[in-house]
Amino acid sequence: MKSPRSRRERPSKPALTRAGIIDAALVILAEEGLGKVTMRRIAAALDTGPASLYVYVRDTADLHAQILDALLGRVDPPSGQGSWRDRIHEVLGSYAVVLFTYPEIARITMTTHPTGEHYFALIESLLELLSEGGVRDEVAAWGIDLLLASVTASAVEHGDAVAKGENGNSLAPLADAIAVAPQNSYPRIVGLGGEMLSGTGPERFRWGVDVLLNGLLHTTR
Amino acid sequence: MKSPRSRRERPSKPALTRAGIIDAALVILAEEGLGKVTMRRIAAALDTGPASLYVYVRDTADLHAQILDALLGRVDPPSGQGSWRDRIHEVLGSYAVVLFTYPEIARITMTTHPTGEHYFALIESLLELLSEGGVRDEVAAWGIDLLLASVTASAVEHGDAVAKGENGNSLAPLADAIAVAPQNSYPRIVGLGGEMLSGTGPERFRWGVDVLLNGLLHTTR
DNA sequence: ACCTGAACACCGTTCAAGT
DNA sequence: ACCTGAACACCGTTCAAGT
Repeated sequence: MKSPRSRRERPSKPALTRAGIIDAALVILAEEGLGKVTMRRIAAALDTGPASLYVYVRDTADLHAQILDALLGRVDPPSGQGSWRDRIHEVLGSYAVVLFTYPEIARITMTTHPTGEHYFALIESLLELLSEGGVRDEVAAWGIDLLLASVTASAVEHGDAVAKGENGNSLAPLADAIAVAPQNSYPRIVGLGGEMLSGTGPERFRWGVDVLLNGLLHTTR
Repeated sequence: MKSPRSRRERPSKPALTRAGIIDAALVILAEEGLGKVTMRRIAAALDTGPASLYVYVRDTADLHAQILDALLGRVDPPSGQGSWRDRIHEVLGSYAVVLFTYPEIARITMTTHPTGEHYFALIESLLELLSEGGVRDEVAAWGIDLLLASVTASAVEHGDAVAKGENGNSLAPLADAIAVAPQNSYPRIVGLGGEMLSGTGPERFRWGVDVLLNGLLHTTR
């Protein structure tokens, strides 16, 4: 039953490398959430002390940036099928899947501007597709930011619920508040309450992308 | 030189109330940033121990929500002058000032859906103005989210620089990365690099609102 | 009901010392 | 250069005891 491969029983200590650290971090992230992804926790998983990590990671912000970069590698490139708009939905959808799965990472994305290779590839694809769709260059240059921020915001807001299979209950506190809102002070909120809370996260996300694309097609600089 | 008003030398211990706690938190926030707004730090400012705060505050998330609510009280109502579009810019601009001043709070806004009175007033105004502008009700109901998320994202991304009077240098890391980006892999990014980094935070924010408004006028549900 | 001191179970980061 | 133990300076939160 024992592996005959090596004289060493088994390497209980995986080699301490940048990649190993990020791998360990990703496991903890997936299993216990970002709150548990601490230097001490990662070090413990790697059977060492927290000080050892500082050879490969400058500080917590750097750790987060590296985790983000690793996750961005899971975004699919566009397939080349369908209209430019379909392909934008495809690319942003793939980006959204990553962020919806790790909403806590989406939050980091807002602060830590990712600058890795995969992020560049994503932007390049989008610029290409917008140009194909007839969006002027200067408009696309600023529009990208809007598009990506919208995906991120959507993931931060609705991601938790989707990740937990909660069909969008993250809006529950808002729903409660709307139900309680005094009718005479906020007639429109009360009247549109149902509409405001309707739709699933992904549904609204997709619609939001269309609004943005239509806006870009109808706005100059 | 000494105040003759009261027998008590001076009330070195301000009364321990919910309002007092939030006030103390806001002072620390303004002077030292959100990172220093901790239970222990607030308690120290109020001359007591951290445990005492838990009568008024459930936990850190609740503390943040209460700080957010207090800041939302500083958003101006619309003046009633100008076109519906001008007034939307006015209301969102006022909201943006608060968030740009406290970008760390803007980050909280993404997670903690505010449900206070001032937030409702803001939404009610926006629904009214959109309706006046001819945006259909169901479109407005979902559009509000897009509009507010856009302001928040803008504040999170560009707020730090504006707050510190740094004329938009928060994009510096991206600029460096673009300069280093290999030309043959990312021709569009290199070509549009200057455009992508142009404009100040508020400029781009205002433009983004216009894109969104135009998109809402050209999208159905 | 409100307030407190003390404790529990954690953090990030640094640094001198080892290999 | 890499790795480590130990320490420093913090955290949030709970709880029994006081008023």
